[in-house]
Amino acid sequence: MPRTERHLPHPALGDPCLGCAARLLSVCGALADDDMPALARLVEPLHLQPRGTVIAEGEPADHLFNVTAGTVKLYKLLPDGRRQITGFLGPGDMLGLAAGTGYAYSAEAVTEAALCRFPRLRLEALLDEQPAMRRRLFAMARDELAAAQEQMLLLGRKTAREKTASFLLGLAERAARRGGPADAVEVAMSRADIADYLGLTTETVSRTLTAMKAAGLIRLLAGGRIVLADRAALAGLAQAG
Amino acid sequence: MPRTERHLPHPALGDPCLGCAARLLSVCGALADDDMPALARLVEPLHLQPRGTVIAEGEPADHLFNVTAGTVKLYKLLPDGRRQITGFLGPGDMLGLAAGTGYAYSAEAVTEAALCRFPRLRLEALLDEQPAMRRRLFAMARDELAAAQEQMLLLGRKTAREKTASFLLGLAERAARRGGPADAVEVAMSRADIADYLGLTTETVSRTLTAMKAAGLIRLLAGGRIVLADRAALAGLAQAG
DNA sequence: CGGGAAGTTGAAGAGCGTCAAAAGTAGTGG
DNA sequence: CCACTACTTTTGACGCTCTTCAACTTCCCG
Repeated sequence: MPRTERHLPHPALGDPCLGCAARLLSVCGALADDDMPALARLVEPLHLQPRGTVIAEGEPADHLFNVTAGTVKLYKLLPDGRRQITGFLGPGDMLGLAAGTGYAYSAEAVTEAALCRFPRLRLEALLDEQPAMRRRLFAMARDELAAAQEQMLLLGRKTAREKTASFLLGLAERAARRGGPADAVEVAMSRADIADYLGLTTETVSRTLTAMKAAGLIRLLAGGRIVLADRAALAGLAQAG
Repeated sequence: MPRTERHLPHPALGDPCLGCAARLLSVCGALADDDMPALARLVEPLHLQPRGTVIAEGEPADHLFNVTAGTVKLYKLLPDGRRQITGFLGPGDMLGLAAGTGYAYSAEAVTEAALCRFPRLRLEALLDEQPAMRRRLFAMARDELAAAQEQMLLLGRKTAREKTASFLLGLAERAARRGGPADAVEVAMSRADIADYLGLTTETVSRTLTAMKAAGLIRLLAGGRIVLADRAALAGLAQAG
């Protein structure tokens, strides 16, 4: 972990939410400045090291979380240990939505990460007073659902190369939406995480990336950075071969 | 199509929603009887034959739909025609939720089906007056999201046998929730639909079912009915080999 | 500089897909 | 009522993609 990331931005005492870097990306952006104190009273900041656990599948779903910094992965396990990562979350993303009695998945920090924790019941009460916030939360669930359906298409019907190309383009798109560079993506997760996200093995991910590098589509840099050298070709790969 | 199913229950003139068979299963159940007329004014009934199109991916998402009878499938396509079915809907299920600019998926009737169509904007207005309805809609989206994640686990990490066993058990569970028999499921969809739902081919689905039949786990009846002869064994298969 | 994890590369094999054909089922019209 | 046709499902043989198992290399972090 680089020394410069030691202190991540997360709610501080006093006026936690107003200065939150992730505020506008998240549900919190639906509230006016005047209403922020009501939100701030509910919030409990959480700071996790890599591999730190946020929630475990099946636990009582008493809280909702909002990622403010870093990357978090959501995953489900089979009894024999096979794992499917259902999503990677970044600043502004919510987790804990999909829940009946207990959480539908486990969540764990990929990088050092900061989150805000909301007691579900108290947040529900706030949502009843703040329709805009409920609408925003609903819209986020809607987007997550659309992303899940896209991922089902990937898992069920795409080849390893298509999956990998889609993954890289998805990473780049997310980074761009958060204001980062568009053609050099930061790959924070391990090959094993990528494999479990794409329904492949680490070996296949590695081989596929190597082949793409050999074909001049990407460049693999140190520190897990990947340059998308030929976006058009990758986009072609992502959908048809 | 059997003669007895010629006339499916769907909203008639006068008091369409009050007598709707799917009402309590759906968002509409969140409204009191007195508020039903407000809902009924928005509603437009839709009656589809098998293979009839409800929506097409990318179309402007102007409407929300509620299935009242029959089975509807949701799917996404790749340019070369590969298809992933993301879900099968029955009475009470909503569709048209996942939408940015346009619909995120296409939807088509599997059996003869009846739906209610709501203009999105006018329904949104009603939701603002009826918080209970918005909560219900949100809960439905939440459940759909949990189901999507379960399906990602299936698509990414389960074998053909596990997928097929999970599918049969899922069908039985749905049927039971709607009050049907628990161990003889009505399989309304074709092998091709099942394959596109499980990320397999029709041949593999057929072979797997045949093998299960040979192993005494299921019995294949006429008219697409399947008897789950050994539920415990199927449940074992569904999660671990 | 050293130890351990993460990543890459190689060889062999399995599971599922592809292609092809037969068997079963349903709808149509004489 | 039954033959004809078209589609769906099943069954078979073969091949390919991806997994599995294993060894080697690189990258961190102490």
